[in-house]
Amino acid sequence: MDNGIIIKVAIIEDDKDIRSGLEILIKGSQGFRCVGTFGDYDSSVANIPKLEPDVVLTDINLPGKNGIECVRELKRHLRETQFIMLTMYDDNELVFEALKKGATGYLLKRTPPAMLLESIREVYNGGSPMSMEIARMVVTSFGVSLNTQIKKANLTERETEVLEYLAKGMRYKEIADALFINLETVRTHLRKIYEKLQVRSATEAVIKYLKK
Amino acid sequence: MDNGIIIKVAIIEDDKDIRSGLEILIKGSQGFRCVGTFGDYDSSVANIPKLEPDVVLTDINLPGKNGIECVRELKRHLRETQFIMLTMYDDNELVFEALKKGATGYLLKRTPPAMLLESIREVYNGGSPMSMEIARMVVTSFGVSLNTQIKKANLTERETEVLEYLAKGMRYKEIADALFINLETVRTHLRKIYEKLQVRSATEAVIKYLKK
DNA sequence: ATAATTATCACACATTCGGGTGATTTAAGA
DNA sequence: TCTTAAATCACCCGAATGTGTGATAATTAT
Repeated sequence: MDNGIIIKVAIIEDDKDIRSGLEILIKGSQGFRCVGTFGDYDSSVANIPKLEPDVVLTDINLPGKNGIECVRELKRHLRETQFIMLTMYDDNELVFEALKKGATGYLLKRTPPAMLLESIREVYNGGSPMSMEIARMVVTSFGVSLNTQIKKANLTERETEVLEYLAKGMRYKEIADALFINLETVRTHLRKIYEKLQVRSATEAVIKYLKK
Repeated sequence: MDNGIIIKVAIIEDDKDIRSGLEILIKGSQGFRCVGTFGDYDSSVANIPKLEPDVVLTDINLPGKNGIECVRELKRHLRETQFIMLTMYDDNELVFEALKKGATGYLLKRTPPAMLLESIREVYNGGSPMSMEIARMVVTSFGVSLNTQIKKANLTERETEVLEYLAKGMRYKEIADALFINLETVRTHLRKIYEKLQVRSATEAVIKYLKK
């Protein structure tokens, strides 16, 4: 298992005890390096981008902003980084929320240390570790949530319309003319669309759209 | 792990070799009993309900009706039974289809025997085992990697390469870094590409590319 | 009735993109 | 050998795009 690769891990967790517990676990384990620990939203978004971790473990309940917002913000700077959400309960809403924002792993806090480490490796290697209960939840509510939440990404009617035009290869100005609205309005819509789709360019958005 | 519980497993798999391989694996493992093996849709739906297996392993590609229909039919008689789909590839469409029809597990055939057994226990205990690749797919929803090589136009090898990266949503700078060449070179290639494809933007080029 | 969402537009700023023109090196063809 | 194609890099410039912040009216939800 030790092939020389060291996975850089950052931790976001407001509970001091749990945080240092995780830190000790990571630091004491072969193949991992803890590049930083943080207790709130602000310090996380301020420092983590510089650290360029491979994997970020983040509590879902942070004081003020929650961990989900944290993921969304960090995702924008760290395109390659994978995120594992840690939560006390298998709360339905939060799970989907987090998955939408770009978290790829989702574990309950009572996950045993060994499995946690395994999960970090897994997410690093392209997997999506989930606690048994979480996985079941995702799978069972598939028929419902795939269509409502993830697949359509919550785009409003107008936003969908704009995206459709974009996917025809039209420029912002052309879309504005086609819809008889101002260029600024188109830009505002696109801003929301990119946010919802977790992308940062027209190209990326169209790619996601075409692979519906 | 051996707590006296024996999990009854049924197998649906058209390939004779794989089928007997699975049968031998189940029969030779503590805590499992193979209650029947079948090679097609008809014999499965005719016999499996009587056997009342706890878990059914089923190939997704069966002659005639596919494994998904099989699951749907059996589900109607076996409300408590869990289904694990086996597939050769992590085909996007089939995965979603199967999960919607009621399969709770989804594994690639190259899953190691030990993990397969573990997955059967997991699904029996309320989990949803998924191969790493499958889980990631479900979570990201459409992060499908189309390895399509649609060399349509008279693009040179290098140009095609650049276009492929562009179709992954990368920026010019990112492409330059990926190919270890200068940003200006990327721009030069893109200029030629747009000219050959008769388009005026990255978005349009990607649209053409993705639509084979 | 009040809060949240949606659609609309504005201003500002930095970055990226699309195009024009031109140069060098290397490999393959005529 | 001379020619052409391919790949590389450079400089310039204006247009388009991405992102932050903020505002207003209309609609919908709670």
